Amino acid sequence: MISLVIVEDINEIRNGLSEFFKFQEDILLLSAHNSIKDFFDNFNQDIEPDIFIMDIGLPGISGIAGIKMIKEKYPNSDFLVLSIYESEDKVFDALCAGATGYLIKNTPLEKIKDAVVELKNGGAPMSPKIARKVIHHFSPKKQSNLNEILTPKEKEIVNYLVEGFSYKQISEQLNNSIETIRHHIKNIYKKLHVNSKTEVITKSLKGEI
Amino acid sequence: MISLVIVEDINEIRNGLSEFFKFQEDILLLSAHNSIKDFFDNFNQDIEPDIFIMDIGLPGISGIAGIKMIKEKYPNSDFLVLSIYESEDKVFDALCAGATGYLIKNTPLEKIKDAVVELKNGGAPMSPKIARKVIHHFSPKKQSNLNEILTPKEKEIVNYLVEGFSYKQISEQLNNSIETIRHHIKNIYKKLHVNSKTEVITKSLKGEI
DNA sequence: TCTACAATCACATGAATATGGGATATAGGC
DNA sequence: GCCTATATCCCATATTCATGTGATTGTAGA
Repeated sequence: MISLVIVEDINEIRNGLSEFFKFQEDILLLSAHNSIKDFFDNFNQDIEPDIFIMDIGLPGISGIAGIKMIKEKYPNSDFLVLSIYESEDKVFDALCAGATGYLIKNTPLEKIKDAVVELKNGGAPMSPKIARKVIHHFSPKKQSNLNEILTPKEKEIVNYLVEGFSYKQISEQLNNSIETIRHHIKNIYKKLHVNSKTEVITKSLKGEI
Repeated sequence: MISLVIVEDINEIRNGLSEFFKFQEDILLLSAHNSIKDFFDNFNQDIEPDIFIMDIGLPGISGIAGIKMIKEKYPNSDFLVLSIYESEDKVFDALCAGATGYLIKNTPLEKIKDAVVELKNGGAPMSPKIARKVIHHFSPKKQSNLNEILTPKEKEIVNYLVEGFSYKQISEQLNNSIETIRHHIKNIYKKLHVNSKTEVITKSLKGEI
């Protein structure tokens, strides 16, 4: 029996979900709310809900902030986002807030039910387009031509910079003069169009090199 | 009609997949191979396959390296990994190599077929456990206690450092003396047990702050 | 032979960073 | 009142970084 809370501001959708889920025999619908505030004001039950179906675009406190707030009170609850938003920004905001599922709002009720069950069973249900955006986060970057213009030596030095080595330390590692290191670093800055170690490091850690 | 290539070293599985897919009427099975080398030696068709079903643990060239190599020749092909490996390392290696789907090897044939279709339609099919590991990559980190020991001012200064601001520039932004900025940075280093700007920046970009 | 690139090294200079010492003010707790 | 924490500011010094200038050697290709 999966205990479920719904937070959705559009009446038709919230009522449609409520009517549907209160007749599912493996689901216990605890309550439905039109805002995060309404949830905190009116949810008085002494159990930690298994799953929240959560909209993002809520009045007052957003669904993103709401996930964070609710998760502080109920750290074991899972959040299935049901949203019109398909943009990578929103998707990642929700995931970074702690959501473990994300469906687009036109998903049929039966499939939402399937997602709730999958979520409870340890999966991470996502609409196909959403899954694709999530995967895209890991795909090889196109701008790795930056990496192609650096010589092997220059790449090695970038790696040492990222690890926090000073010029002197790098020179000791590579058995070169510190002047050589400076020379290489100058070339790296020129090729990458940057002017500081920090810029090289952030580019590297962001996967742009 | 989805054009499909299978690369799988275990005979029973490869033959099972082949027998199954050659009778699917919306799938055109182009060929099946037991290694990446076999694919490159024996795939002579003049079309770019839509989808590869790819094992990771192949003899000789691994499936991961194979994805990269094949993707250079066929940049538009999609890769559905079918693997016994469930570890985050392997999953992310595959995704970073360019895979856009990942199923565990005990997935029933019908569901593999569904995944192929979903992949062709722009989704990113994943076994539930795999999706969960992928999502987990985005979840809030537990070690943010480092972030809790910094004062709001110190966090603000960390953000400026990450953005590449010099002490002088930060002092101008905050309307403080540069001495104030140095003082705060000294405290930040002490709290984070580091000795350089680089260490602060890498900790921040790695999500440890 | 010439050019381009990569790698090595040097010198000089100014700016930026890191660290040690110090001071004052405010707020809260004991 | 004392202590701690936070924030502001100062001084001094040494180290590191960034940039400009210059040089040499080796390799590859036209």
